Amino acid sequence: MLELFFKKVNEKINLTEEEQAACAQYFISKKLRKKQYLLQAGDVCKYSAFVEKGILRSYTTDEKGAEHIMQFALEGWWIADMYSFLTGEPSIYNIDALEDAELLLLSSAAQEKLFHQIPKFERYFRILIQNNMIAMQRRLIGSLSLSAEENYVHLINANPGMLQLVPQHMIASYLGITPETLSRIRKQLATRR
Amino acid sequence: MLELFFKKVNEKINLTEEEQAACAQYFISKKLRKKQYLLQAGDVCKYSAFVEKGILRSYTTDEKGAEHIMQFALEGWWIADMYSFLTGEPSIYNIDALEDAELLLLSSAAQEKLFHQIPKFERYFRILIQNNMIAMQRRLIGSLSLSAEENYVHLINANPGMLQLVPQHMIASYLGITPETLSRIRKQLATRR
DNA sequence: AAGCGGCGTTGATGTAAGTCAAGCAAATCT
DNA sequence: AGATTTGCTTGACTTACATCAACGCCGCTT
Repeated sequence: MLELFFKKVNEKINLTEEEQAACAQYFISKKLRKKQYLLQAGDVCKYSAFVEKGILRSYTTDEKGAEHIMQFALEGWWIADMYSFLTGEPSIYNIDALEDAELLLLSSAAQEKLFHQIPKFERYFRILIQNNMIAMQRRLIGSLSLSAEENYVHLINANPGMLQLVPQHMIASYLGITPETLSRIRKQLATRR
Repeated sequence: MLELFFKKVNEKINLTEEEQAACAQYFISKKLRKKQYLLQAGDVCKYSAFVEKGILRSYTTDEKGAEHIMQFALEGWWIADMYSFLTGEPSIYNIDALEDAELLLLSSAAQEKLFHQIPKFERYFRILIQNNMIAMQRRLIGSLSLSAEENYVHLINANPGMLQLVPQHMIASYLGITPETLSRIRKQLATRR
């Protein structure tokens, strides 16, 4: 159940066998069906979720009903509304599954205990947050200064695989463009070689 | 020297007199002339800076020579490249002063000692980082989904005062639009009342 | 005081991306 | 299997913003 989790964690910090064994109690495993919500806007984000299998996304819906995807979480990634999770305020994001998924959930109480028992995990989560911050900064600068095509190419280069796993109109939403525009960009790129 | 600093800190956590007195040793005060760099791209960001007086900005310069402003720091705000600061990697950002400024600098070594002596500061900085994250998320969603005019209005509403303090072309750069477009937007808004 | 450079404005024109509408193929439901 | 929905594409047209160029206004310098 936690194979992928330990693989990813051990890329950043090194856990002993005992530490690994001690981890397990803190996580709740959960399966999600396609289109099922993990979090709905207005609710409090009670868990950080590690994706063992499947794909999730977080997004907001604006007044005009348009969805804006904040984040995808492929296998081996974390997803949550960190703000709501840490403060207990209601979230403005929805999180749902693009396909059937298996998750490991960590509540904030469990997280604190985990930090206390295995302090290395503080480091692990700090690294995750840092990486998240720089990714968001890059994305912001991209959206302010690059063309839709450039942003698309960067996304796909940084993340091949995604293209097969995520429907195209969601990639468009993530990039902040319409599905039509993305379709035309892809046509351009295809013929231009 | 640290009046504004304590005022801001005490909005989030409550320091006793003794704690305040103990703080002082960890900070280095520094004055910056208008246009002077606190950090140049390629260097490591050795300090987080609290702005006692003046205004700073962080920005990148792209291949075409255009500047993209990541953050402004008005009086009472913090500025740094958190990533470079925490990892020791060279920064991609420049940080400089828009006008003569007075800063309190905190090195990462000093920060650790401060956390150790007054653990409340961990909380304080965690709150800062959280607020920074949600601000960045909002800005990203804005830039993906709103018009230039809407983004401008939100910025000014969230931050009156800024308009008087920051040159208009830098606000344009922050919003990811040209100075000409911002000028036209402002004209629109002015005549439309 | 004269000269200069930076900043904001305005106009004319260009272009990337949005909108609306239609059509088709594949997936999903009954 | 037939019906319905969902996702992707394509075309015609519109729109928001960029680009280029010119001009006036201050605040510097000397």
